Amino acid sequence: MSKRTEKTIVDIAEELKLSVSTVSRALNNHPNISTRTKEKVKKMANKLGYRPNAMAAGLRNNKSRTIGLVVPRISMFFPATISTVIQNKLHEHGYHVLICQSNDSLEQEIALAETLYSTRIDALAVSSTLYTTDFSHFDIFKDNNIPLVFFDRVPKDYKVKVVKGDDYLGGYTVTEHLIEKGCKDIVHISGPLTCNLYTERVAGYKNALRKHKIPFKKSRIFYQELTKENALQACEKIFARPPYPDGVFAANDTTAITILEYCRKKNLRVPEDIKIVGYSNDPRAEIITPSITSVDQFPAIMGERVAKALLELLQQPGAPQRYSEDLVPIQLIERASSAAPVSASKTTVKKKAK
Amino acid sequence: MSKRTEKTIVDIAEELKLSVSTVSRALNNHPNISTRTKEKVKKMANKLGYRPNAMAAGLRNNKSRTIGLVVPRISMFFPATISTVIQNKLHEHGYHVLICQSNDSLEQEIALAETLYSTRIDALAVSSTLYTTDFSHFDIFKDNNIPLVFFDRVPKDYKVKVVKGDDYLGGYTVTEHLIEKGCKDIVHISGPLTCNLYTERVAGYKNALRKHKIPFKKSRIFYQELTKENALQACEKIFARPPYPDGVFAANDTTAITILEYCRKKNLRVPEDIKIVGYSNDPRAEIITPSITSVDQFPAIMGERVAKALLELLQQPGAPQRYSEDLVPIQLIERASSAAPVSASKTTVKKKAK
DNA sequence: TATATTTCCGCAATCGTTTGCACTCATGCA
DNA sequence: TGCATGAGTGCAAACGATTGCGGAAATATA
Repeated sequence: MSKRTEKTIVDIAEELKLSVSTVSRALNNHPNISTRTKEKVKKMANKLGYRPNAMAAGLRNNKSRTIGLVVPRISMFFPATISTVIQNKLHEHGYHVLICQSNDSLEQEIALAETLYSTRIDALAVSSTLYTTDFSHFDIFKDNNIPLVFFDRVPKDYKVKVVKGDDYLGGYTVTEHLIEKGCKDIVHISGPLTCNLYTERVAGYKNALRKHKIPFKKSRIFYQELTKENALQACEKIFARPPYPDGVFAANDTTAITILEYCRKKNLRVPEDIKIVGYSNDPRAEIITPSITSVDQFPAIMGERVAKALLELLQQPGAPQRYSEDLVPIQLIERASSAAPVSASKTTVKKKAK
Repeated sequence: MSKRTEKTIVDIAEELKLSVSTVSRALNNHPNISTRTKEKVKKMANKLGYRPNAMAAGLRNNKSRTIGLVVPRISMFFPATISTVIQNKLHEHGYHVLICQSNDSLEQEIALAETLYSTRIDALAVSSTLYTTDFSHFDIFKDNNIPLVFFDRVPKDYKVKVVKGDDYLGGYTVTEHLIEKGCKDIVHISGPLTCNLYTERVAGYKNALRKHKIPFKKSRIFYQELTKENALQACEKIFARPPYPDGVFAANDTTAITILEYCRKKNLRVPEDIKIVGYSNDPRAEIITPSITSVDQFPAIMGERVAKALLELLQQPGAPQRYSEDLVPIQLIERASSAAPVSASKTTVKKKAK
């Protein structure tokens, strides 16, 4: 019974004694249809409560007006913000967005690629798993010339459009910032090197050290998934015995926050005894006391650019997809956790924290 | 040319000298097909790189295996967490999720309902706009017996499944908590009353006051969209002149945080001079100093229940949809911002804040 | 051997739209 | 009056899968 209430263009055609083609064309504002007919058709469509069936149209046109979005998870600040922007932007252009989470599981990511292909999405944007080094499960899209763009966690040597933050510069900037604030022994908590963006931050970290003639020590760098638990474990090692580092560059803010709290508990003063810098400028970084210096990656801008890239590719079907890199700028947001050592520190910090 | 690489079941059938029906059935594990044939078909499907076309199947079956999700925005902690859970859970059952944002605009919500219907989603979950009081734009779904469940921001008197937090209890609990901690003049910053959940929290607030014989004052309650800007404006009014309140019940944590920071700037001590409680248990509430007492609404549980409700409805097609309310419990998370006034307050607070 | 039963498979219609092509009218012009 | 023109419309074939029904082959039963 719910079946029979679904009106189709056939119903409209019968009601109006017109052919379905005319109705279809009228609804799509085809130029060959007279204004009078168009009006009649649209009025009747309204009257009957007609709703187009996107699947039927999609089948015929071989396009779904839906684009896929694969992110590790949408509950994290950074991907969530990007997803928001992408979704809103594409919606403005009449596209739906299927947001999917890989939960940082390569297996899930592969399955997702497969099923998203089945829905015949018109384009795909993905920020990959931490552990994706082989991207061949996305080949189907490339081979069939379906627009594909990667962002944030992007592949190397894979012929696609890429939108990413300037991670090398980020790593360099943070490290140099800590050095300029007086740090001489800087720990870096990095994500796993399977993810290129961490490789680049590490490169930035190392180069900044080198430039300032600070020796790089293997024992001062950690590669791990950037969870709270892992951060705590790293802390246990770092602070097992002196000498303690005087600076920490954490590759995300969750890690930075965890370390800050750990230091607090250990009665290490931040920033007097040890300075901490995070990454991504999570809202929590600004709020905690002392507030944490972090790197803004401008997720909104990144989202805009991803959406723009997708739309451009959608407008030139058949255009060969090749590697091209769109670098989104970063900006160091200086806060209390890495402030210079002043005597009247306590109040100064408070003020800056504001 | 990308067209011609798209293999269909027809290709498989030709290759194997079988009929398309057999191929279709084989791929769908129909019992009437011999195991041998099924294996042959699947092998060939693999060999040809066949990928099912979900749109074609959907058109024929009149189902898309896609469910719609409409939330105000996915970048906010609470809806983001719920969306994550719903998406993951439904994906386990082979459903895609179209996540859409209304951006708290009724107009966008209405448009969304329309276009989501066009894609023939199999079910719809929505957390409505702050300003949605008329829900008739969702009638199409009800009329066509498409599973519809609301969560968090839910309608009243609209015959659908509803999953919501216990907002009355939340409002009551927070207020009573503040009273028990010694507050006698409690401000409540509420969301707009067009949204039922705020109405209920207000009711809880009022009833707690009444029970404890504290007079309710109209001047002590604010109805506004719960943004940072609005919170600041409210502060300006509240602290324009004494007497200052000794307790604030903010209906979200963004507001609570803003007020806390405002008080800090005004040199009002929290919790000694004024106690603050937020709502939703945003991650920031735990991290700020002093940490903010808040109400956990268990978004993960809510997400689970929404997903469960959707799946149940999907499994009994044609079942009449009627109002039914699933109340997710809430829990007050006591933190430093509302701690009892102790003499050695400073250290106590720190400890609790941990 | 003849008949009844399974088992397995094919035919063809169907889902709702879109679109190339052909066709019918008016109308304009010579 | 005859003919080209062009605007407006209709026919029918797709798009790729599913499925009720009927039938052939293989097997069991008498």
